[in-house]
Amino acid sequence: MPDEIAKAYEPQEIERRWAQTWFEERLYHVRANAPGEMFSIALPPPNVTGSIHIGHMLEHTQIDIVVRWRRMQGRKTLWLPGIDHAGIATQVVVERQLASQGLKREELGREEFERRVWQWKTESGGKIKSQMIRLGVSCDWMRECFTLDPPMYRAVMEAFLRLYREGLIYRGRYMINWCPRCQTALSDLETAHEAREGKLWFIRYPIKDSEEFITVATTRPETLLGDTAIAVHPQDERYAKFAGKKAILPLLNREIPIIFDDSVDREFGTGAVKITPAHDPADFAMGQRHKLAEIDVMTPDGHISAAGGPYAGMERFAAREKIVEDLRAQGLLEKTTNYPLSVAICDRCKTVVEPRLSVQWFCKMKPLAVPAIEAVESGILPIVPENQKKIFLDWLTNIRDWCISRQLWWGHRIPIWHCGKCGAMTPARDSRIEIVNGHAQIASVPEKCETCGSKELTQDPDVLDTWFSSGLWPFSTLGWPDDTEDLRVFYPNSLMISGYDILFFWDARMVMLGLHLMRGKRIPFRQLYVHGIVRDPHGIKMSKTRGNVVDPVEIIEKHGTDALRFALSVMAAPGTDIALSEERILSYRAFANKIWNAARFLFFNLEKAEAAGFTLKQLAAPEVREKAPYASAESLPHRWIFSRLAAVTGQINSALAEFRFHEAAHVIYHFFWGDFCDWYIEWLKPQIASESRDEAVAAWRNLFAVFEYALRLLHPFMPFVTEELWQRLPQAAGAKSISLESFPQGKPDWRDAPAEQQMMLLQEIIGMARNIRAEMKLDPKSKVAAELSSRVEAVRELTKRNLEPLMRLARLLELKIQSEALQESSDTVVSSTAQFDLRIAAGETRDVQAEIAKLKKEEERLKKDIEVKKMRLADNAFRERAPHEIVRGLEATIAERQREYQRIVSRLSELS
RNA sequence: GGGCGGUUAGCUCAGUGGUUAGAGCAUCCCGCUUACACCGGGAAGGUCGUGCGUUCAAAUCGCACAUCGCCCACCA
Repeated sequence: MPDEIAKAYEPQEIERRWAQTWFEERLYHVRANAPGEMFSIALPPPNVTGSIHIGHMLEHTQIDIVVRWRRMQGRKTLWLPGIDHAGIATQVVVERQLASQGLKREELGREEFERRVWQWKTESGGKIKSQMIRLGVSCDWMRECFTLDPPMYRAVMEAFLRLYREGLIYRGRYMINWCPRCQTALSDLETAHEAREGKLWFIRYPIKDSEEFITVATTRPETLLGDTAIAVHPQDERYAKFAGKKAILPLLNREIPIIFDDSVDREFGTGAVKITPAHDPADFAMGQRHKLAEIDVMTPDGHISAAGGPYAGMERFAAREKIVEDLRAQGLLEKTTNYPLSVAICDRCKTVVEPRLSVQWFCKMKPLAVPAIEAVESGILPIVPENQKKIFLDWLTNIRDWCISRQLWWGHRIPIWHCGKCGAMTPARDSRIEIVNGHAQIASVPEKCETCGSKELTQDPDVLDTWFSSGLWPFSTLGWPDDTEDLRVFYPNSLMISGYDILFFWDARMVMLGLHLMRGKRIPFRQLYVHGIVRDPHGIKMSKTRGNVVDPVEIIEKHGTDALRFALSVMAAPGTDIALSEERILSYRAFANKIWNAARFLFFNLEKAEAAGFTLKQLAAPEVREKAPYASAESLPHRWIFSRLAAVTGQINSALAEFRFHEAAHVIYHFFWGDFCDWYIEWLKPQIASESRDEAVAAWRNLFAVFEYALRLLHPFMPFVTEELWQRLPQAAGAKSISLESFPQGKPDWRDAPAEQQMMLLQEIIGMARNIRAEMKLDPKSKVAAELSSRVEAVRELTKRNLEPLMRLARLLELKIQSEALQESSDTVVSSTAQFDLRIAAGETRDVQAEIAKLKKEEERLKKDIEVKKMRLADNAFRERAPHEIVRGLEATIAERQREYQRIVSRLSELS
């Protein structure tokens, strides 16, 4: 097996192979009746139209880390994957495709259009799934869901019908956001606001039977066509004289009343406002109060309607220009000023949204929001990070009813029938569905009108907002409304991980709908972790128009999934966005390579060991690793590495429990690269080739044990390279994958504070020697003589016992150990700490001037430092109020600094 | 208008009361020491946005300001 281990880690082939294996062997399928404590999480379903982008990658990485970690901890772990039908997005894609053939959906008819969308879904909708498989996400593909599949369609029908019967879903004529391009209603959330430079037009409305005008200010002059009043504040004496008067609507010459309403802001514009109840939410409310007519002057596609008289048929913005022009021509345009606007635009297509009066379906939110607020406030549903909690609660507290109907054909059709005779509505009898042309459709169509008995029924043409079905995701995917075993076992989900960008769209609605619909009013998940978004290397949001999007698939092909995953995790501090750069990914690709090469070292040298009569099994079989650590004659490095291992394991486990992915990744990175590779392996190099069989065997066994243990710690972060290497180690019969092995818990009895302290001291000595060598520019090839002096016997003993590694790693010719202080001379350099002095023969090469400069700088720094600290110590308040150990610590530090200072002063005097 | 977050090394970011503030990359010097040049060794680099306060002690807590960004919002 060591035969063909490549020199550099090449992830592509290896990743493809393992991704395929994990998928094909259904490694992450879990049965509800399996034993053990469960852990469940649902994948936020990506849009069927999408392909993997970097945001998915971050989310999937974080979920996969948690899921692999929990699974390795022995939990019965379910990660349930699925795809969202993405109403508007998908419909737009197919409509575009049709348009390229010169077709419109209206020409095809609803049934044929739906067939075409399904066809598109079958052909192109699988992309994201295959990409996810390639990324190695460890979800249970046997349970994959699609929001329009029969079981989920039924869940949506059931939820709708229940809420409808309870009166929480209602139909009515209200002001909604209308996208003239998508030609559908949108919820408030689906509109974004964009700051734009707009204008304020001051328009004169002549007063009937008078020479006077009343001037109003507006940002949307075209809505003038639908004006049915002018409003002023009742206490505004400027306009009191117009009481009972009528104004003449310019251009159309319609008489409209002048009304008085408290809601008018006297300070704004002229203090008089034109009222267009059919095209503005505030005006609509005022229209209701004053029983004003509602004149809809716009067509669904954003043109002026017949009600617009001479302007009928004009595009809305062209009409605006024409109207302004005509007003100016008639002398009715008093003035125009610049005015910054916040324009509502369609989240999906960026078209300016029209507020429009229209009959739509709504869901009452207040009653649903109250329990959700309680769940979060009481801590039953913790939200991490904490600051998202306030945002979540604020939104729920100020929630408004949700417009859930969409004038689309792709989605869950509203199960309500309208009577052609009496106009009453009749719901489907129940949520049962049937399969027509291979797809779900409501089955229990009502036979006659509930109200008048007429059989003249037609189903409501609208479909539901995609987010309505997504809101049921945590239970619709588990078989609800049936009382399935899956639902009993895996609901509530243990956790939800999603981005803050869909906190309201999705998370809040899942919480509300889960609490309302599930038996026992149970929350959909026990914990909500909200992650940030991935930005470009300069922290700027990625967008296609900016051209700064990175394609994760490209990165993966270039540097490997593990490298990208690790970069994302090490940067994923809770509550922060990520500025991702290729350099950063490269450095974690280097980390994967480092892991690979550590393995290469073990396997490569094992060949030599095998020649000496060892076998891999003797040294690295699971039952051998199990018994580690193995002590040897000089056991310090072993005691140390296992102590570090225990510490690091504890840190990783607690960091992961709190979603501090960056901390966990950081810890394992430095353990592996620093402790294991730079120190442990280097330290043991002579031992593994030792003449002493016992010493060699112990070293080998510990090396393999630590290595395999580290692979398991690393596996959630870097699943591929760890799987590949783990498979090359001897494993128990039937062991299939590292991902099914146990995650280390950390053995408290491995902790060994003295070993860590001693090792730290030795590292310090080596570091100091290396420092002197480098500073003095000593030839790296030549070894030099050194002396170490310490008044502490334990230090002298320690160095004596570890003479070989000390001399080797510091490249010393010899190391004399003594207790008397060391003097500096013209051809030596001394450096010291509180515990020891180290003198190295620097020979001719030393640069005395540079050394003096450096010492002076150091002297200055110490002098200042000691001064500050002494003052601090002299402060009575400090001595009295600070904890004892802080005071004592400060005293010790001052003493130490003073010794260092003395040393430097005397060295300076020696040198000059 | 309301709310939230950032401002720490050249860049991108961690750190969130305690003694000499960290990482990755970039920079400089030295090294192809037979696991790894995707490497090894060393170094340099920061008055932690500004001001005031709380505290024995502040990058860390509070207030104000500056500045950048995000979210929410029916200011015509």
